[in-house]
Amino acid sequence: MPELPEVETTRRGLERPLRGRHVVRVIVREPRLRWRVPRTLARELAGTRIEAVERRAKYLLLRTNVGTAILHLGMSGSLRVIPATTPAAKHDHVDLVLDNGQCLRLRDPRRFGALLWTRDDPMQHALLRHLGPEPLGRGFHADHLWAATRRRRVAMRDLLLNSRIVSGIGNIYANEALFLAGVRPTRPAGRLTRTECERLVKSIRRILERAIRAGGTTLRDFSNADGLPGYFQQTLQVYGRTGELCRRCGNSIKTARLGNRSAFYCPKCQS
DNA sequence: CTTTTGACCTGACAGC
DNA sequence: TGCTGTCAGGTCAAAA
Repeated sequence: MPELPEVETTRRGLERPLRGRHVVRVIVREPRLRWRVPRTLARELAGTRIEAVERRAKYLLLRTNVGTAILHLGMSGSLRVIPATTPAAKHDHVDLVLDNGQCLRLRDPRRFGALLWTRDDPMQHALLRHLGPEPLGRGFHADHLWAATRRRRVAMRDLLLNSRIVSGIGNIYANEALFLAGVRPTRPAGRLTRTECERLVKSIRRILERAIRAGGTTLRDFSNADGLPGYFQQTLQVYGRTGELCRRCGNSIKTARLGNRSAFYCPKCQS
């Protein structure tokens, strides 16, 4: 589910209820996520004070006075702050109980998410160390994309999903940004022109900013920290619209199978 | 090195 | 009402 805009929406919703709060207790009902929740996490996190809620790519970082909890929502994860007395439903795997009677609850039916703990600089953690620039940050620009695409045969859609080149973009926004830039998802990366790289950088920024403003995209089960859906799905131009009409030219939206995942495009608007 | 494939999971949905 | 097959927002590790 969650790509950068959904994770950022979650982060913004968590900041107020979490910052400055103490974690009094940690309940791990199901430790088997993408990686096993460390046995030490409950003990180390209990008693800490949450100083900041940050995001890097699709990771959420809960910075405490002692260390940092690294969270990933995988495909189906969501986080909510609710009264600690709320009965846990199926797939509610972890609670961080706070000092005000509330708790941060992690739900993740598919268990592709992660909850890890480090006392060191989280940016040096093995999962974060090799991440490419933030697409909304200064490190992401046309020069970077140009250099990263040279001599590469991968389809442009797949290059945008490569978190070492640019982080935080998933299948929805890769497809949407490529539509906006007029580039087919199947186009070999090395065949992009300099101008197209410039257009694509702008398109990626625009799409992500719009999606954040809309509170993210809810296709089936994304909800923000207040349990509410996003509404960017109403704005989608190509993703999931196979057979429907292009909002720009009226042509029929097509699907391409790239690897195991669908790519969507308008054959007239994108080349 | 680059690129592809399989793996990890549950749930929703279509079709029989 | 089953049952089976397909698909889903991620991404790592291993194979080619």
